[in-house]
Amino acid sequence: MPAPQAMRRRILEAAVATLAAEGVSASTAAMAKRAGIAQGSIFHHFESKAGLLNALYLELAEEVRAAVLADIPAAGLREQLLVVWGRWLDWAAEHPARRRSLMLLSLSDVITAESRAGSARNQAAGVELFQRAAAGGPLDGQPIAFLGAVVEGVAYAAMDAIQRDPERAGQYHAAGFAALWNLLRPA
Amino acid sequence: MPAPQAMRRRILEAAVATLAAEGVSASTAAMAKRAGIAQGSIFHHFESKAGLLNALYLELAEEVRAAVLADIPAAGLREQLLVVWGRWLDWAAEHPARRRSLMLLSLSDVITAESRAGSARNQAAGVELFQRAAAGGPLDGQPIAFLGAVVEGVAYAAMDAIQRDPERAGQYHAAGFAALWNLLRPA
Amino acid sequence: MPAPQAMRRRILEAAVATLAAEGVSASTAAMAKRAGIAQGSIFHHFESKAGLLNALYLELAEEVRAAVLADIPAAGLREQLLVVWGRWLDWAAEHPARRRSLMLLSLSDVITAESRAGSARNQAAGVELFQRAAAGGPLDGQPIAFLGAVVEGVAYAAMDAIQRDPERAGQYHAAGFAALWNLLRPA
Amino acid sequence: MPAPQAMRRRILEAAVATLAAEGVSASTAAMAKRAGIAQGSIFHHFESKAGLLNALYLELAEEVRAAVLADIPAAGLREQLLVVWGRWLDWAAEHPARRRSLMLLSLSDVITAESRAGSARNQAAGVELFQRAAAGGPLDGQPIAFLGAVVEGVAYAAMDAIQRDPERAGQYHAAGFAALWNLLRPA
DNA sequence: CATGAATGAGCGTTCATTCAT
DNA sequence: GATGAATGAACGCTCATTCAT
Repeated sequence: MPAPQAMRRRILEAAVATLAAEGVSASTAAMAKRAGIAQGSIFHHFESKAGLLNALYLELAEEVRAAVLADIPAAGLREQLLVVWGRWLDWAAEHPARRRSLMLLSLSDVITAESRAGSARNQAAGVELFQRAAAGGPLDGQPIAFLGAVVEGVAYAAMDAIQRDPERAGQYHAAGFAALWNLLRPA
Repeated sequence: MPAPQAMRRRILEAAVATLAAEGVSASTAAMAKRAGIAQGSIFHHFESKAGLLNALYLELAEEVRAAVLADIPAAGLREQLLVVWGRWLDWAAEHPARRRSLMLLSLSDVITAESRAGSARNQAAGVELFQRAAAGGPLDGQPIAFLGAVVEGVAYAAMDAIQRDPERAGQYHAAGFAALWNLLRPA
Repeated sequence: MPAPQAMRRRILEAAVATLAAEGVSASTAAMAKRAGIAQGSIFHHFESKAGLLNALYLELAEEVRAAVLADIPAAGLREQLLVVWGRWLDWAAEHPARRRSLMLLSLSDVITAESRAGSARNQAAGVELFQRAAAGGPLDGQPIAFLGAVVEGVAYAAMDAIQRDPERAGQYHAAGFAALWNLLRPA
Repeated sequence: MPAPQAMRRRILEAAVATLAAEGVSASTAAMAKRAGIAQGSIFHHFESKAGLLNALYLELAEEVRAAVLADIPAAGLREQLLVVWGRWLDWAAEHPARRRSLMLLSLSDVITAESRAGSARNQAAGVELFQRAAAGGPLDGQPIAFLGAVVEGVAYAAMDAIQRDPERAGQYHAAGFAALWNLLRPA
């Protein structure tokens, strides 16, 4: 019973690496090879390629949530957001292949509406923090999906900048957060 | 040769529709079918699928630029940005398939570095406007690529919101712009 | 009326060059391009690709015959054969593309039995010379086709050697002829 | 994996038959059909069509060598050559499709220089026999490639004659050998 | 006649999935 | 379970040939 889960993990890790390297069109054979198993064995653990990719999408989304939202210290709202911001950028910087896979998957049409909804539910707690920060600002009262997308847009811009130019990571981290805070707060 | 350009256009339009409907992995056969021509005929007008997609990418990028940046009225910076913002969201709302295609293409690795550079050059005038608006704000002095990505992130969030919920288009338009202006300006 | 023949010639010359460069699978489009005409124009001068290749085969075969067998001086048999041998090797050395095309065509199955028969008839006079030389030797009385093939085999070996190593052309010329003469004569 | 080699063999046999029947441009689909397998299955056993054809070329070349050069009896040079000559003609007569395939392949440009070199190395022992027989004759001291080509040319002429007119096989066999021996020996 | 765009069958190759071992 | 050979539909692309201009 421990083995099946371990095999599943190995396949998912291999899938991350393969996706990051070759895009969503990476073959299941390439994933199997990277996992060190036979081509056909993947299908003992996942119903289909689509099933595997959806499972991976959910795992990665949950991983981000855990990395970013676990044990947020009791503190002022700005300090809490700063913690979240920092963890988010750090996760992206430390796991570029995972970030790339997650992004490729979220843009691919193999990810079902159900998977997307699950992922969104997952991140609700995080968005809610930003929602509180938006009180009185221009996005006060806007739907969560909109607010979340705005925040995500700014965060992805910072992640891309850091990945492109890691030596100025601190500068992008600080400027990005200042911009985001500005964006949320009343003028 | 009554209209070699007309056939090219028909293929590109069919490609937009097919990409929007089926993703980047849409087959050239599907595009040909939608264009009402034989499969092989595509290759009289484009060297390869990659060539077709790059041409489409450049056309769409130029189309956005023309729609958004043409004849910006002499006015205060805020009014100019508001014009740009409005035209951008309008283009997206009016051409959802084109927007989706452009996004899918820009995330795909068939688009060459050269195409991307051409597109970036194209949009330089627009980004420069935002750069001027950022003076004194948290993104003052940041690289153009970072600033552009932040602005794009906010704009895409607004476009998605409007597409999801067109009845509140005005609200997303106004709140998005206020947030963007806040983000750029000094606290 | 002069023009049609000129165009035909141009196409055949282009076909030779294209065949030599790209093999029998060379496209008619490539030949048309090399001839400086439109793809479709080839089919105003030749019924089909197969028709073109058969015509080329016959032209080349006739060209060899003319180059090798025209005006053979009255002389002893050995001297006559030496003239033929020399002209044959010279033609091959001077027209490698034509030789290669002729060989490719003769091995291809687009050349009909009729074309082959025509070419064989053409060369009968030449083979007859060798037949006379074979009198009393081991091939005396053998069918013309067999005798011709043997002679051809020796000649092609010499041509290949000269093409591979042109500096020793004289040596291959002389040794090849001596071997051929030995082969034909009584022990 | 009951017999991975068996499938490989079946494909190679089907390739021989298909090549002999349709020429080098025979499709892999036709080979698969003749082998009774799916089109795609060929590519589990061979990397590509070119890989398959090169493998076939090497197998056939080795097969000829084994059939012709194995266990040559200790005897006078003439008797040894006669054994080789006989085995060579017999192999060709018994395996016309294999001979035709080998010839088509050797003239095709899908066969790599490496394959050709391997095949040449393979046959060195045979050519060396003819080289010894050439001592004192017109081809004494000529490069192996030239000598080999001459011998091959005479042999192929005999094979063709036998194939065309099997009833006189003995006559072509004897006359061909006499001619070859004459060719090699001093006048 | 010349043109070259259009055709559509066919090519070599890939790949998710199945299944006998 | 694990294996990997087998499948066959699909893919991007080529090409001889046709035909409206």
